[in-house]
Amino acid sequence: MSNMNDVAKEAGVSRGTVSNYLNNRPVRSDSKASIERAIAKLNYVRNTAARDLRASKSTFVVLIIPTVWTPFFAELTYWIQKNLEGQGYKMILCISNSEFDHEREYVTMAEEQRVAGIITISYSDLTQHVDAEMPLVAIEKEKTGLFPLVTSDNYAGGQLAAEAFRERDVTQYICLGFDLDSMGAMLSRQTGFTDFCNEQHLSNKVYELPSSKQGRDVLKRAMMATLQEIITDFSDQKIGIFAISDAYAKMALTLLQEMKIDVPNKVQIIGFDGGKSSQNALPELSSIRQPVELIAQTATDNLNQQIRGEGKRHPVSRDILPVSFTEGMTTVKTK
Amino acid sequence: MSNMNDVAKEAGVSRGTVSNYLNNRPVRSDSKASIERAIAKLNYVRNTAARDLRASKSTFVVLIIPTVWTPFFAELTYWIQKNLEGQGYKMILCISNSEFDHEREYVTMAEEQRVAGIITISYSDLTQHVDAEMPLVAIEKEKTGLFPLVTSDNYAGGQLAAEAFRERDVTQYICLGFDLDSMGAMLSRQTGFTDFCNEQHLSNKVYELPSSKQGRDVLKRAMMATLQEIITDFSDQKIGIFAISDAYAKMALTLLQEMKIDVPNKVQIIGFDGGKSSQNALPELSSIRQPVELIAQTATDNLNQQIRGEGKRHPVSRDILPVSFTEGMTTVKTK
DNA sequence: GTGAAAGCGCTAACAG
DNA sequence: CTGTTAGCGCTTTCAC
Repeated sequence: MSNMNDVAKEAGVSRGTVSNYLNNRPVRSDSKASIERAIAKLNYVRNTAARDLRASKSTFVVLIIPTVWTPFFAELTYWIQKNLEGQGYKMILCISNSEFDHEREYVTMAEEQRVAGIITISYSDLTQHVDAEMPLVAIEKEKTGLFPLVTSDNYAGGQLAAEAFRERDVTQYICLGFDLDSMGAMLSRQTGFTDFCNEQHLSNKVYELPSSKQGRDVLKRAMMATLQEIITDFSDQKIGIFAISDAYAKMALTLLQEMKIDVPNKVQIIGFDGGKSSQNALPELSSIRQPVELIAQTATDNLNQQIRGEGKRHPVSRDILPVSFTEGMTTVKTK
Repeated sequence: MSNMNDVAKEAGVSRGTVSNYLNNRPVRSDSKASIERAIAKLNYVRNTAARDLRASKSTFVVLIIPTVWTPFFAELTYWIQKNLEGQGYKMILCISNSEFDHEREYVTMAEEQRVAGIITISYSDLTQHVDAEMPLVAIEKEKTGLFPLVTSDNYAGGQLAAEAFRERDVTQYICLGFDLDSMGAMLSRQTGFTDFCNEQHLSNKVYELPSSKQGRDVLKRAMMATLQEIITDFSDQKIGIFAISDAYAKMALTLLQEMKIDVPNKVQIIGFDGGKSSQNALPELSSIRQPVELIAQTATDNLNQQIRGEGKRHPVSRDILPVSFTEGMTTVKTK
């Protein structure tokens, strides 16, 4: 593979001139012509790795994400990639499975590679292990306070769900879910929901389910038992189930349909997570939708500013983005 | 950020010795000790970008994929990432939306970055624009014959679906779908299905739907109309619908349920695509499952061999991987 | 074993 | 405008 020296020689000019040409700096038109000829002849393509080394900069950003299999993370990955690309970065995708050791290895890799920055979605205190000089933004959780955080307003989302149920004449409020992986966020959702219920004196109850890590069958069985309990205990009520994630919501819906329960007239369901891909799948769940695109944009913008040296630290930013309620087929229409 | 010179100076040895130490080459134990002290003191981390430039190699692989939002692509992305990581590569994720210009830009980027190799899932003839020296493997489609191809056996998948229906006493065979994006693969599925039916003298009919690019509502309406037509035309038959993708299958299922059609007793459905995440979502579709993990592994192994210079070109390999039928809730159980 | 020197491919500073 | 030079941070001979 030919390099700048070959081009310079072939064109009969010096390497510096070729460099100038490639970087759109003024070059006499005859040298320009011969350089172009040489490039075409030799099939030259510039080596950006060398360029970046020389400039001591990098155009890589590392994204560390638990998984890419769920709608929310898939969509988030998509938008982050698109934004970074728009800003001139290339994205190195690192899938952690939420394993701490794995996450740490990725951080090491990022530092060894001298990447421009890191975006993490980690539920452990990963950021403690990151050099303070490294531009980084955390999504969903960041406890150390050392790095900027972007998250959606999980608490408000819980409230919103409860409020939506109240407008739909629900008499028994249920919160369903639990997930160790992202405890903080999940807990906020739950608290938002129950706080609203309690403030408004609405009868509510929380049911915890096993972590999805224990396998689908365990979860499914537990969910089934829970639903049956709910149905019999509150047989004379209009039930509203707020599931802590769309995955739970969808599973609950399917099981209720198998049980021949009338959704949404007897039981209404609201999920949490969103992202268009879960929306696309029929039947459409009513759900609290996170502003995925906005999360991605906020995160990438912030990161870009850090890289550019425009600070954005001190005080470290905490962006809490608004969620919204999207009406699907699992809640009744309000007049 | 400190470099090897700083470490050498601090440790009172030469740069070469530090390099030897870092690469596990024999070093006298007292220099070793002082180097370690220096590294710790200066917080030194090696710069792999510089290392790779010097060695004229790269540890990056580019993955160009249409999207990451569907179960199949999400799972594929996951496994490719994991395999590449296991082989010591970092993966640059490029999401093309199946846009040709976009794909080409990614290829240029890859060549400028001097990446070790490229994995593409492209439905245009992208590979014509790739330097023949660049290690590359195509997934699903590669027409030029210049680069290795890994794909699942779409034709056999169609046959398999028809065969499954026959075992389940279906009397009217329907093939549902159409997608410009991945025409080749989709067509093979359809042909496999209809060929089997025709060979076995089974009454069959193909319905084409608008591309999903035209939006969900258009598709949904068309699907609804088609299903109604099918139901009335074949009201006295046991119908088997083979949908060309799980997305179509799921949509068909939902609509049929809305229409109060008995699935699977009146109408049975088999989808195509697979990947555990679509399996995870209840209700479970009966489906032709692609060996996603195997596709990923075959592709990454092949790429790795190319990079290592073990050829694997001439003749260029064509790996056609076996699909399988997975029983879900949308077909009747056989005795 | 270790130091000195050359060089991966490029950019930037500076004379001319 | 262009050639020369130095050097990004590392590895790799090759003497000693």
